[in-house]
Amino acid sequence: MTTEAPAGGPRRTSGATKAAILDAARERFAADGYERATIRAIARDAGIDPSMVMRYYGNKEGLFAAASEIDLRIPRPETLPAVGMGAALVEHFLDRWENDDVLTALLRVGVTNAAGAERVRAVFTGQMVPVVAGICPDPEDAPRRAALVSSQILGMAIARYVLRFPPAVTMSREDIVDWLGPTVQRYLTAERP
Amino acid sequence: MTTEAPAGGPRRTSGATKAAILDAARERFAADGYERATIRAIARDAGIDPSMVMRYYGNKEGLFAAASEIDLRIPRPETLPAVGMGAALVEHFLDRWENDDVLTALLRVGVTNAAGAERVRAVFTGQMVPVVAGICPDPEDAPRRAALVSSQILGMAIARYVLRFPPAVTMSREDIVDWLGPTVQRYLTAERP
DNA sequence: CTGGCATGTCAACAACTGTTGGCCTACAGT
DNA sequence: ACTGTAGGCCAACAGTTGTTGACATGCCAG
Repeated sequence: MTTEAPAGGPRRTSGATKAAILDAARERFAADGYERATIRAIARDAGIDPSMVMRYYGNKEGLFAAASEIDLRIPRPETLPAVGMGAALVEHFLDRWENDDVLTALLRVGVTNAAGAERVRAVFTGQMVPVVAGICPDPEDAPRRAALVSSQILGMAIARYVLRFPPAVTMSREDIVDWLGPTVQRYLTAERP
Repeated sequence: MTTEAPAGGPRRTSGATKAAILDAARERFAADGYERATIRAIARDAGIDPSMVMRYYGNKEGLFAAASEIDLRIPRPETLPAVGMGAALVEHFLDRWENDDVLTALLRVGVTNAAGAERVRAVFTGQMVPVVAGICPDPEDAPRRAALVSSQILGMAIARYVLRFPPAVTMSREDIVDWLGPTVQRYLTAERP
């Protein structure tokens, strides 16, 4: 997709090319993982020469860092239905996962690559923990609760979108929400068992 | 580890070498994932020439197939405490994950490699589903329940052993069992929500 | 003693990778 | 018209990878 060039730029504005590279990179990283997503393939998808990738992002690691910037967009606790927060969160993440390649890309790379794992941890600490801290009754326990919630959500994402267990793929959104919702709700708010 | 050679073999029995290769391969696949685990490194670990790997396993895919043969050793339902099956299962998998590199290897490769994913699905279908079918009240729903159970167990394994979320690593075995046990129990036996 | 087979090494191939530097070319400002 | 510069391409490098075939060597059977 070459975006429209507002009259008067050079052949293409550098920003447009950088964006095209990022798009292609996200798709490739999501589909192939870090090692098999080659710079050459990404450049081909973006319709430019591999050396341009280096010009704009320095090296492959830099490209991945840029391509894996991610915002989970977890809704603020106040906007969630008090009683069905678990279900609402599950629903949110199903949406997120189905509409954004970056989540799968980050997960794939996080599992294979040490730097990728560090990045996933940063997202977890920076975005998941704070939200859980705003929900759970004992904020000092938020990290543990966040880890539990994440384990269930990550697990379902892997089963459904990465490993593609047939029953997990076939299951309807509603079924998943109905089954996982209570689990997440319990991890968020239940007394320590 | 060169195993003892019963008097009268050639320099080394082929079985011993094959086993040494498998050990090294499991370790490397677990540590590095499929792409970065090179045949050369595996051969070096096993103390032999890379070409021997090809001789015995044909190619890298064949080596991985052999190295990722896995038995989850899920206990038969009859031997489980009727009331705490969920907790017992969680405990079993924690043990399994901590004592066998192959699980991590299979998971890592399953997430990056299409053939690896197929293999994980086979293990799931062949070993998880039957056990769940022997436990849950409605056997025709076993695949779905098995997927749910797997999602939670896989998710915790990834958070704790692969991504190493600090809270998931710090958590004690007992805490994990206490939190996940009821979840798994519900996935196994609860009425459909 | 001699042959044959199993176990193993060595060196090389062809493909592919990330990365680099030099060159081209169209546009904007003068 | 001229030139500087930003956007882009080309060709090549150096390293690594999976994989292959030719060759060495120890052991047992005859």
